[in-house]
Amino acid sequence: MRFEPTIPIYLQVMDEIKAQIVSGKLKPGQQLPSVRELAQNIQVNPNTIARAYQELERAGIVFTRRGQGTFVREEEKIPVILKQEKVQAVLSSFFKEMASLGVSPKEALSLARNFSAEGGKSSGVRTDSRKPK
Amino acid sequence: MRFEPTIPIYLQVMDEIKAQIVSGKLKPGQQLPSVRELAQNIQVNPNTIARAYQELERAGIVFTRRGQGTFVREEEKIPVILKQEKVQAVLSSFFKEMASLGVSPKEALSLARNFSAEGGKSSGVRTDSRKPK
DNA sequence: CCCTCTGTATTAGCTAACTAGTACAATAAT
DNA sequence: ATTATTGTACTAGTTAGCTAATACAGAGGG
Repeated sequence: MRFEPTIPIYLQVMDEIKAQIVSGKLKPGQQLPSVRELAQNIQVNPNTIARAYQELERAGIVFTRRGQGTFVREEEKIPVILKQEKVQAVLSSFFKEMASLGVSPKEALSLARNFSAEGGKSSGVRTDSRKPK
Repeated sequence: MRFEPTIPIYLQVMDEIKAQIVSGKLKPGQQLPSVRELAQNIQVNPNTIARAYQELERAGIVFTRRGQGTFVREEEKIPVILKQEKVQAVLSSFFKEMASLGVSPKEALSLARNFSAEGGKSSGVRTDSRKPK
């Protein structure tokens, strides 16, 4: 596992595990590698992995039993939880980017309504549809 | 001016000034209060205001002349078209990302209304949920 | 019990971000 | 030139967040 130096390791670990759950490499009920094992694998302190597992538990994605291990939760709620999380992130960044352009949330909503009503036409202005930032 | 203790002061100052520009309290070409004056008003260090002004300049919202002051940029000099393009890009990418999560435009709008009504607090990325001592 | 697996708590050190104190530098009016 | 205004540079101290080193604690098999 290679790390982006600007992003906290425990967050990257979380993302990796989420990705494995979504892709099916980690199935509901399955045990995650122990904090020490995974820590050894990626050459990092066990506490950093523990932190990632704790946050994942807090997010409702895994559960932990002391002395036994950490496991992916059984419920199919998990995809829902993950989806909601991403949706929230998209919403947050949308309003944040709009705000950075001097557009108030109210205006942003109005623009979004127009945009969606017009089927995404860009009112004559050439649009660069690449993902910003 | 009251400050949210969890948000850097210079960011709150920036937001306040943007709001004043949008509302017309600060007009194009008009001079902003000096760093010392505003610092005195809100009981904060001049450098903190300077930081806010620098970031606003970097964002193309104001310009600064040393020894003279900081001013709101004239409308003609503000890259309005570029701003429009960016707004369109943000809108487009918003709906595209939502679609990739299986969220229809209609649902996206509804979620956005909700999100903005609730203040969008779930954007907190810096989370430390560990128990304090 | 003893050993070894699991997660957890405690503590410390490092770094980046923010803010303040102070001194410097440019502009313009006198 | 002097003076009063403006923004800026430099330095230091505080804080929050991340990671590591180490020791503690629960579960289960010999």
